[in-house]
Amino acid sequence: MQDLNDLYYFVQVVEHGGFAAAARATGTQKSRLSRRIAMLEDRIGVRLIQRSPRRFFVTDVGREYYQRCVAVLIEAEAADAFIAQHQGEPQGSLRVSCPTALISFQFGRLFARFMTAHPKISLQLESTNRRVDVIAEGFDVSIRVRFPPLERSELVMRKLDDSSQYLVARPGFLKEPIGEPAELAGLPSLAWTSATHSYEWRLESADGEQAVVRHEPRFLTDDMAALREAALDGAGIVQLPTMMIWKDLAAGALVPVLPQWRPASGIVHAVFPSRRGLLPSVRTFIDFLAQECTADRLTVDESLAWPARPPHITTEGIRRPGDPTRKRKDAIGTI
Amino acid sequence: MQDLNDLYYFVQVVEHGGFAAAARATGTQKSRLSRRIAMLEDRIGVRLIQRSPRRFFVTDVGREYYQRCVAVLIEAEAADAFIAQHQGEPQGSLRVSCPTALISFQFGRLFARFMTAHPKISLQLESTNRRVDVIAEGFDVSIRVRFPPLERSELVMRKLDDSSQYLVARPGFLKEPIGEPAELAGLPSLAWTSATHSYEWRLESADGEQAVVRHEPRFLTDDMAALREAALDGAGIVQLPTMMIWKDLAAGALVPVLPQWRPASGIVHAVFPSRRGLLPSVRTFIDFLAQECTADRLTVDESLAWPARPPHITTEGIRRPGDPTRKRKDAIGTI
DNA sequence: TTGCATCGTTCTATTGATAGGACGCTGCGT
DNA sequence: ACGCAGCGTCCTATCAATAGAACGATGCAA
Repeated sequence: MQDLNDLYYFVQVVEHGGFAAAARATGTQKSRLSRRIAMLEDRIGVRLIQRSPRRFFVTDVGREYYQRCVAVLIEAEAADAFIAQHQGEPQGSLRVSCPTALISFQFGRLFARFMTAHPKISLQLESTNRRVDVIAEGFDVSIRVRFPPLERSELVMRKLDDSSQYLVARPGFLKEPIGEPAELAGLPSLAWTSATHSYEWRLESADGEQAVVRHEPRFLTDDMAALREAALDGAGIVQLPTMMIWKDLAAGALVPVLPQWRPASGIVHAVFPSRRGLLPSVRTFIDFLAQECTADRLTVDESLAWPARPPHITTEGIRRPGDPTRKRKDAIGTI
Repeated sequence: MQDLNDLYYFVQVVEHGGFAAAARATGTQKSRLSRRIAMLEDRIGVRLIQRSPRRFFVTDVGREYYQRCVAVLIEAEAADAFIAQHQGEPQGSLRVSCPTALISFQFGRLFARFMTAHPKISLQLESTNRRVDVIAEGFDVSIRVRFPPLERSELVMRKLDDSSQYLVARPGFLKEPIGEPAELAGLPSLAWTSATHSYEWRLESADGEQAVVRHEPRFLTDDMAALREAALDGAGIVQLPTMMIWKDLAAGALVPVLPQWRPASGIVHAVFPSRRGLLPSVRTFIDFLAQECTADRLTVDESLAWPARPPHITTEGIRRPGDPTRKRKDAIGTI
């Protein structure tokens, strides 16, 4: 059988008016183009292109053959377009896990919008704060928040959002404003239950300085809404995600403690078993979440009149050797 | 870029209902088909065929994709058909050289028939006995007769005919029949002017014996028709091509001298600059000549009631090391 | 129930295509 | 007239695809 790819090469060479230009345009070696066109001409027994160094023109036969080869490529593109369109209208059922708090203040609305936008997809959502076993438990996607450095994983990961954070309390809770992290010591605090039972705030200043403050929370829970309620009632100082409390901040119901220092951000990401043969519904879901998170972040940033995080402080600032973020970027770069 | 050949493989597998059947039908290894379809599915992210040993069915997406791939192949076949049609009706002008004698007794009629069969082709024929420089003088084809071993050439060669020969004289010229080559010595002879000015008959017997007889022609010319006329007039013994004198032999106007011995045959061949990018008109012309020569030879063989040459005596019998016939055969094997 | 023929997939030694550089040629600018 | 940049082609070490065999799975006949 003939090599259909030769038709593609031929079209590229003709359209670019030469082997060198076609090679540059397509990222293909010109020796390959030269050889493949020569082989095509040998096989069909016709000179398609008259050429020598510096001279290049397509024969009459070559011109007509080119038109037919273009028709081949148009049909091939139509086949690709069909696949792309097919993938563009995904359907089926998705099993997703998501931390409870993220559902309530950020992703719940996104899931609802997704289902409105994609009537043919069903969603089975497990609201959980535990680290699910994606493969063994049969999840298509698991949404997680982790603070860098992220641990290695066999799963593929797609970053959805930065989880910028605020250290806040009710107005008036502090008898006097404080200006240094060290002044936080001994103040009442509230926190998310930690498996390690050790609690600290990791803070960064606007000019890149970092500080770590240990504290002993007077209120521990794995219910983030309860933490927010307690803070609103003046029970203490707590670190909470921007997305959860941006309206409270805008309304003045909560105020930042140590405004010149910010807690390190987490990374909200989706993990799934494999990129290969990813169902269109899963792909669409993840793309949708990434897109909506970006849009929501812009809304919040405009409302708070400053970036969700100081621009010069990024997750890269705390990257360590063996940091899986580089691998992750490689892994999802082609999605 | 994607591999367009995968579309072909996919269509073949679908149309044959399996990899093994498609492999048999197309002469392609099933491992290749298996791998290429798997790669295609990976690349487009869609399962096209659900299969396991003994179970095979095309998915809905696969069925629709198949339709589009068929469209691609239809266009590719249309491109091929265009080329074939283009080649099927050759046109243009041919410049050909041919020895004068060959024109008169063999090829003149063939050229006329060719032009009748191909109204769109013009022929520019140079009747010449000199060895033309095909490339420098701009010939498309040069027709030649040479006796083995043929010398090497940069030109591509296509054998057209064996030029079997007869050693003949007018009936009654010989007072007594002769039976051995040695008896030819001293008899009057006629010959084609040789550049080397040395004349010999190289003869072969029915049982493969070979003999060389030197002679001093009393008539030398480069006009083969004149040689024939002189022989018909009883001027002497001459070696002439079968095609030239087969009617004289059939009519008894000329008789073979030494019927048990035959001169070695020459090879009528066409030479042309290159096989690559051979114009359809040139290809058609050469094919036509080869075909007509074969047909004419059969006619002559039947008329003379014996083969133009004894079947066991061939040019291979006098092949020498470095003989270009082997290379020539390799060179033209794919035309 | 079992054995067997044939399926699709995988593996690896072999084969063929390719990348990248070298080369000769050509047209253009000086 | 000459030098040079860039062309298309060719060469070869390297890389990737393939042929062919082996393997496990499956359906059917005995």
